[in-house]
This record gives sequence, structure tokens and C-alpha cells, in this order.
Amino acid sequence: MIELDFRSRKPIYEQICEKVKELIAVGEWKSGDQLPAVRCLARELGINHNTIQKAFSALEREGVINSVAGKGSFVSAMASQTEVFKKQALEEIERVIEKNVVYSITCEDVKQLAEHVFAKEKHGRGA
Amino acid sequence: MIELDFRSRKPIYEQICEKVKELIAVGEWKSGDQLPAVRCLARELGINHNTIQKAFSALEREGVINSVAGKGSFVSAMASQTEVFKKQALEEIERVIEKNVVYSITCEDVKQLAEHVFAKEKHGRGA
Amino acid sequence: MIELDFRSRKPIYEQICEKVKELIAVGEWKSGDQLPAVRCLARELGINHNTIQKAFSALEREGVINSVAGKGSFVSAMASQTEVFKKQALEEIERVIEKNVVYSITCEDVKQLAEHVFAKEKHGRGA
Amino acid sequence: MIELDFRSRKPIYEQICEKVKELIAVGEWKSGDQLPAVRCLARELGINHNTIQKAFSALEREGVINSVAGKGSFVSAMASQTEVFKKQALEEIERVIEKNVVYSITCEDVKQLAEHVFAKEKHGRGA
DNA sequence: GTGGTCTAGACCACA
DNA sequence: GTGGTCTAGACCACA
Repeated sequence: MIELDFRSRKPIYEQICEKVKELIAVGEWKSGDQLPAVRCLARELGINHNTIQKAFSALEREGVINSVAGKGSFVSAMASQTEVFKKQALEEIERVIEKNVVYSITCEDVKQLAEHVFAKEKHGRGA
Repeated sequence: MIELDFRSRKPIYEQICEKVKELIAVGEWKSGDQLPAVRCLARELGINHNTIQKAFSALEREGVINSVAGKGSFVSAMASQTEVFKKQALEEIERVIEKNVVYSITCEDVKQLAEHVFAKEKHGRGA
Repeated sequence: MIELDFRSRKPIYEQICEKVKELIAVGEWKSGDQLPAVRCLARELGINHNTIQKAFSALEREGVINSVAGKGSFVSAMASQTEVFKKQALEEIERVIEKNVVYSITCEDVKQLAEHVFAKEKHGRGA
Repeated sequence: MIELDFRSRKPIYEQICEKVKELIAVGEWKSGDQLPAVRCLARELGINHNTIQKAFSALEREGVINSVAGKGSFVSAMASQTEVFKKQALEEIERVIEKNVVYSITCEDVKQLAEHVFAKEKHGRGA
């Protein structure tokens, strides 16, 4: 379910955070669902349990999950989870557009890009 | 001309690379222009010259500048410099959109975002 | 009568201890009253009876209740129960004030805070 | 400068966070000051550098300090640092009063307590 | 079993 | 030198 890129410059624990958020976003994991146990997931992914711990701590801090010692970790009940994710996603896109606006890209370029990406996406899901 | 954010988590040398590219992109520095000497720039920015060296080496590897031992560094003559930058910029934006497509954003969201950013930009320059 | 917050980082057994003390403090449970049976309460709260056991053991150690094997647990006859609770409460508040005195809070700040809390409380009960 | 209580139930890294905040609050460490190096402080306190790392990461998340790889950790420039600390302190006191209001303490009790603590404090500093 | 903390020690990128 | 990440392994409290 979760695939890691050990060559990436992005730390493993951050990759895990992102994957968990994605799994929640696509509805694979729902509010209240119990996540895999820290040590169990660590074994599956072939990494140390402390790395999972670090990822889960960050996710709890963000309000994405709730971890209770002795019981487990659970997808947070935050009703607006999805909206928060969407807001953060759009903010990230905005930042990257702003940063690159200096390289003579036009509004039209970005719009076409968006259409291209979403068209691809549609095909990908249709397939 | 180049301002660094020492608090940023982005490495100083990467910040320098980006600033150099921006200065070329906006036409401040043109093909063939000589860049400031490594040690001189280091003194101005108040950083170690090794950090500038690292940035310039990366820029040379990308073909953005040419360094000639004993003479200095020069903006590359690559005619298509601007187009390469633009292509890279669009690729980066595409990557970020693709990564975030899972968070229930729509093509329309991104298009509106683009318009918003470019409208702001226009105002900023108009001012 | 007893409500638990399973998401709280406060251990379940500590939550139970506090609730029992509160119920005694407000006069709901009086000296000599029999507490619900461990297993019964466990069933009601949907938790393991060992957790209740742990809470009751702690309460007995503090002299709040008396457990008699084969008969059950009873609210301790300590005449001064209420006063002990009050003393402990004030000690806890004192500790927290002392700990925070370094953050440039004033005596006046704390006094106003107290008035605010008690005014709220009064309203809450009046409602 | 920083003393730890290894017997305490409070994790070491949390104790460190609190001590750092206190040192900033009392003006011992000022905005922009460089904190002791992670490994250096670890050696001094006789603990593992990872524990300091964990504390500093938490402090950075809270905006109390800024850590820059290769350079060091610095007291954040947040102008309102002191006010934030004070606000958090008062919130903690409020919470503890509210929690204990059930134990028949009166507003007057708390006010007297406050006076007592601040009188002691004054003497302590005067001595 | 479950999460949380801590150590000892290694390796990395950056300055 | 400086912070950051990761592992292997231990120990703890709680359920």
C-alpha cells in the first residue's frame, strides 16, 4: 500500500506522512479507522520503527491521526480533513506558480498544463 | 542584487542558483556577461566562498554559466536559455499539480488559481 | 455517570480516578456507599476490568476508597475527605502558578483569571 | 544552566523544551542568540544528542527557535515571543483552576494563593 | 500488543 | 563543526 523511494532526497518519514494523507484523501482509510501498528508497518516497509514513530507523531501534530498508547493510531475524526488537504494542495500549487512566474510563463501556459494533467488523470482512472 | 534568507531551510547554495537564474531570466544578466568573482560575491553576501563555488559549479553543470579558470564565470551563450528555463518551470508546476491531484482539486481550481496569481503579478509590476 | 475520553492522552485509569473523586466531591457518592463492581463498571464503560482494577487500587492507596475482597469497594469514611481534596486541588494550582511565574504574569493576572473562571462557573450552574 | 530530573515522569525532551523557554523568558537568551550545539549540549547534560534534537525540533515547530543545518540553532526573532509565552502560561493556569473548581475551592482561595506565591517570589528574588 | 522514550552509533548535506 | 536522518535495540506505561 505504501511505497518508499529510498533514493529520494525527501526523508522517509516525510514520504510516509504524504502517503498516509493520500490514502485518507482517496478514502482508502476513513475517519476512525485504525492504522497499522507502528512496529508492524515498520516490518512491512523494511524500516526501523522509530522512523514510523516520527511520521505518526508529525501526523498527530497536524491533527491527521490520533495515537493512543496501548491502543493504537486512528484516522482523526476531523470532519473537514478533506477540505484542509485541498486547501494545502492549492497553496502548494500557488507557491510554485508564483516562484516560476519570473520565467516568462503565461497564465495560458499554466491553464493548458492543468488541462493536460487532468486529461491524463481521467484516462489513467478510466483505464 | 542577490538577497539570501539565512533562516530558510533551503540551502544557501541553492538560493544562489535560483537567484542567478532569475537575474538571467529577467534580462539583468545577458549571454556573455561576466558574473561577479566568487570571492568578491562571497564577501558581499557575507558567506564562505566555498558556498558560492558550489552554486557556480551546479550552474555550470546545468549549462547556465561557463567558468574559465583564471578568467571568471560567464553567462552561457545558450541561445535558448530562456526557453530552457521556461520548460523547467512548467515541468516543476506540472509535477506539483500531479502530486496534488489526489486531494480532490479540480482543473477549474487550478485555472482560477493561475488567473489569480497572474492578476496579482500584473498589479505588482504595474505599481 | 462516568464518561471517558478515549482520544485523550490521559490514561484511562487516571480518568477513572478523577471521575470517582469528582463524584465523591459533589456528594453523588457518600462515605460508606458501595462503588459499582469492577467487572460491572468495566462492562458499562466498555473497557478491560484490569483498567478499573488499576484505578481502584490507586484510589485505595490514596485512602479514597476501601476495597474488601469478596464484598466490594466502598467510599472511605474519612471525615475530612472533602478537605483533603480541596487541599490537593489548591496544591496543584499553586504548583502550576509557581511554574509559570517566570513568564511575566502578574498576581493581578491570576486574580482576574480566577474571577473569570468562577463567574463562568456560576453562570454554567445557574443555567 | 539546564537541570534535568531523570526521575520525573515528564520526558527529558519536554523538560528541555520548558527550560529553553524559561531561559528565553527571563532574558538569559535573547532573540538571535545562538543556542548551544545539539551534540555539545547533549554531552554537557549527559544525554543522547537525539533527545536534544527532538526537543529542538519541537521548539522550532513552535516558532521558538530556528535551526539551520550547518550553522546552528538560534532564538527566534518573534517579537511577541514573550506575549505568547504569557498567554500560554495563563491558559494553563486557567485550565487547572477549571479542573479543580469542583473541589469546593472558592475564588477567594485562589486569589489568596496567588498573593502567597507572588509574595514568596518577591522574597526569593530579593534574597 | 500498542505507542512513546531513550541510547549508541553511523552517515549525510551544508557551511 | 552543525543540524538532520536513520538504525538497532532496550525499556516503559498502558490496555
